[in-house]
Amino acid sequence: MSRKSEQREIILKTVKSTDIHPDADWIYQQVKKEIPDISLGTVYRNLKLLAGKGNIRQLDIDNGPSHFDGRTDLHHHLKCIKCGRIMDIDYSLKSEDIERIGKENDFSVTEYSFVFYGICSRCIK
Amino acid sequence: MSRKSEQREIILKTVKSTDIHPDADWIYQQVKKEIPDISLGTVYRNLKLLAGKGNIRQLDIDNGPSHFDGRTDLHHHLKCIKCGRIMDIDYSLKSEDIERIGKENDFSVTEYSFVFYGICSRCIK
DNA sequence: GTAATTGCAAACGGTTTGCGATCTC
DNA sequence: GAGATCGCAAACCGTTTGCAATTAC
Repeated sequence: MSRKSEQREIILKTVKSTDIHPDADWIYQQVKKEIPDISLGTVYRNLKLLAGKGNIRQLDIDNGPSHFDGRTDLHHHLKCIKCGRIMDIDYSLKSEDIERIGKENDFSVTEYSFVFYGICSRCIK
Repeated sequence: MSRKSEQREIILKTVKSTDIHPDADWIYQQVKKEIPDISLGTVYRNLKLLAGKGNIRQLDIDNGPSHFDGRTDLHHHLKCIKCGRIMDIDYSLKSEDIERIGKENDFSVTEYSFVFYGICSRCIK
């Protein structure tokens, strides 16, 4: 199965160490400081593997590159339309609401992902 | 500003005519039936222009190509994780909830987009 | 020793863009 | 006739993949 590699460990540590929801290239730049000859392909391969195992989450908000989230518990996101910053939000629906939404639409809901757009506190000033 | 063109009119009509949330290539194939020598570039250019004007909406759910939505009123989406189908859902939050979420996070919410994942009625059988 | 993982570079898919020709106003 | 739009093709960007060498177990 999945062996251990220094590359993967440092990639995981890097994603977990920040809440800025970085993209692959940012992670690549960070990891390069510790492993100068790591390749971007390795970063992509490991991000995919880690997301598949549930160690990190992949966020696809709008177009552009995917972002990665070290938090894997149920939460959602705010995105500032001015600066592009993505922030965590601890909002969730009541399970009875989820159930009702499923029933009303003849759909079995297993997950949900909310994105709120607007202006963040830094940009509003 | 923006002049009228047959290409743009037919692209708009095509997006409005369906609820399957097609991607650019599907729209291209449809429009080609009416304008055989239209180019894919023209389709992309017009989809972007129409989305910018608010005549259609661009959906970026997961990775992969953008999807386009002829509905521009407030609504959200269900995505079947088996067949990939994207469906409309007429769910919305109470404005007091939106306001509370904004206050709690020091963020001025202007829009929000929800995606529910799960199994659709066709796939559950 | 076997198979997972790597760095490298080429390829991929979706989208954008520069161009000269053609339309719309 | 000015400038928006077109078709075409090349370029772009984020991501994936084939390969031979290396590493973990």
